[in-house]
Amino acid sequence: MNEDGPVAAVRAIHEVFMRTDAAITGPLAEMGLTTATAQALWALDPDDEPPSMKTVATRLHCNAPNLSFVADQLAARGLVERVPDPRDRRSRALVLTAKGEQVRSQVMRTVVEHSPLSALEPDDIAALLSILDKVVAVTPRGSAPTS
Amino acid sequence: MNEDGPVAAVRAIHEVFMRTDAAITGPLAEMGLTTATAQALWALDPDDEPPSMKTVATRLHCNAPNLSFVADQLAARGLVERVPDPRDRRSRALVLTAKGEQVRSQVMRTVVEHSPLSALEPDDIAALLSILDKVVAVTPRGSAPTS
DNA sequence: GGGAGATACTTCGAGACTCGAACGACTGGG
DNA sequence: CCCAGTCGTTCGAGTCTCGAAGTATCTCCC
Repeated sequence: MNEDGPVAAVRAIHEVFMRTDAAITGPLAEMGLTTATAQALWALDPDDEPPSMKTVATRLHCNAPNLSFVADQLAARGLVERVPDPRDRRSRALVLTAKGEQVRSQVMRTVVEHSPLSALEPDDIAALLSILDKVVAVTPRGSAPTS
Repeated sequence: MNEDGPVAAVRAIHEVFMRTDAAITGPLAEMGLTTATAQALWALDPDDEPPSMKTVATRLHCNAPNLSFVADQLAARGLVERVPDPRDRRSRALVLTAKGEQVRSQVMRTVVEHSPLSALEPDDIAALLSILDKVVAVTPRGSAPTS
């Protein structure tokens, strides 16, 4: 290899992400979603406690106004609802609707299907995952859904 | 693991990318660059033949008008020059200036430094790279610089 | 040679995403 | 009660991205 390892690794991650993004833009548009809305939808795990806006914003590495904007679009499509938190009435939890839950799993299916990662063997997927988990473990952020 | 392998892998790639992006936005801004301009700069390998606009657009998975826009900004900062191709006068090659070459290596250094991947051991970097190379090899796109 | 069609790039206008600043609502501690 | 801090929203601006249209040039085939 004629390249610095870390540099190549950063580049490779970037490339895989860009390819995935390019490949899913079309299919997502057919469901009335964009990359931003799909990301937010993905971040809402129906099996977990509905997270507050702030929690989701942290997960998505974006700020509060941005998440408000994205949540508006999801709500307008009937995919999420803002539920006031009785424990803290400043806070609102983002809850998936039935339709939202269904669209979310459709999104995950579509994204995985179009991702170049799906060309890998299960062994490679497992190895990849084990390495990336180390990375994510080091700098914990608003921990994200796992399913 | 309570999660489908490919789903988790796609998510992990996404998470690493988002963290990297969030971490480098500040440092890049200090150099007068944005994510978009830094990506374009990264895609120009000074050791290779200067690529045409179209070639770079393909590398970046964006379209011609977008690259025109980004190239304008790089040119305005004195980092690249548009050099007419004598073989095809429709085409213009993007050539790094001396300053551009210097800023490019500074960008790569900064990005790697701030990437969560830099927390990995060299062995893990190598393993990661070997897996991701398989992915990229399957669906070749405008092949990118390697250094 | 000459014309038709394709290609490379640019410009223009619109849309989507992101952010900082400012605001109202609420909480918790003095 | 008061005050500082937090959560969410709205507003305005900036950036990125794209499709449509236009110009210049190339290629191919008659």
